[in-house]
Amino acid sequence: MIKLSGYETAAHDHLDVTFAALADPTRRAILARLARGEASVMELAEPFAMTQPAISKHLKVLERAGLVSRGRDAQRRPCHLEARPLRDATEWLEGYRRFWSESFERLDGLIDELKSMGERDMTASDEQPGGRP
Amino acid sequence: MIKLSGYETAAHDHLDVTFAALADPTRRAILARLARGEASVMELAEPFAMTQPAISKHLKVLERAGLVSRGRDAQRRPCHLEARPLRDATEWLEGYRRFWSESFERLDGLIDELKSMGERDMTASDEQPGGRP
DNA sequence: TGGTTAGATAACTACTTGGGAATATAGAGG
DNA sequence: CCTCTATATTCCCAAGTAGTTATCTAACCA
Repeated sequence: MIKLSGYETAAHDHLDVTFAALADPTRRAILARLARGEASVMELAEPFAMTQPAISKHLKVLERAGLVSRGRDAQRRPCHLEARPLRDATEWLEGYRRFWSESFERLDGLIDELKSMGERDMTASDEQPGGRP
Repeated sequence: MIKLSGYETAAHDHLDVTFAALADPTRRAILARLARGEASVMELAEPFAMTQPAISKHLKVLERAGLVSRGRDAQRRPCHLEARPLRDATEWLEGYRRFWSESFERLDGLIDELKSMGERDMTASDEQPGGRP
């Protein structure tokens, strides 16, 4: 039997870098902050007991993962959230939904689930995106 | 201002280890295999150009992340998928759905989205869970 | 008992990562 | 020009990771 070396599908070969970027609490908090709108590096660094270069490094990781893009405003390099990789990651995870949701097969069950999803408490925690912009 | 050291919420403090576990293609492939049912370490190792100890290590990572649990069948230690952390990760990501889904606010849009989700092509790739059990 | 099979553990290497300190660059505004 | 501010880069270190080979343990089987 042929041993697999490249068993990644083209559709998902950036999941590595996406999930790796999401595996750090500082970076998830940065994303949560950016969900409330653009922010400069200084603004992003402010809540953390961490030096600015450390934040810059986290931003580079997020940038490589395509999760943030950056503009230019004089000396500032404002960051903003790019959700596309999050969508891809979510889609990958959705493939496993049936393993925790017994009603997955029933469409009305799905609809109920989605309704409650739409209603669910979005109260901001440091790890969750903030209120609607 | 108080610098945050523990900015993780209790609800999500295992996201670190979950996302880290998902950041490796071998481990995602193992999960996809386990989505089709229990498997022994040997069975899991077979498709990979990798030694058995390497697979054992990946399994330990997945086990620490709570993504697999293991039973005992004579010498075999069958693994099976534990989806709970996947659910938590998905829920965290769903908090960002509005950033890629313009129709997020409209419930009927959500329902449409979910319908197509239920119907969508689940053709097995190495990175996706297999067919319905 | 001994042998075989499944799996875990250990020891090692090469590479990456998250952090800090110090320094460098870039642009704004005297 | 010089200086201040925002950000990036470089160098260093400790720790973690992904893989290897070799060895150990545990359970079955003859």
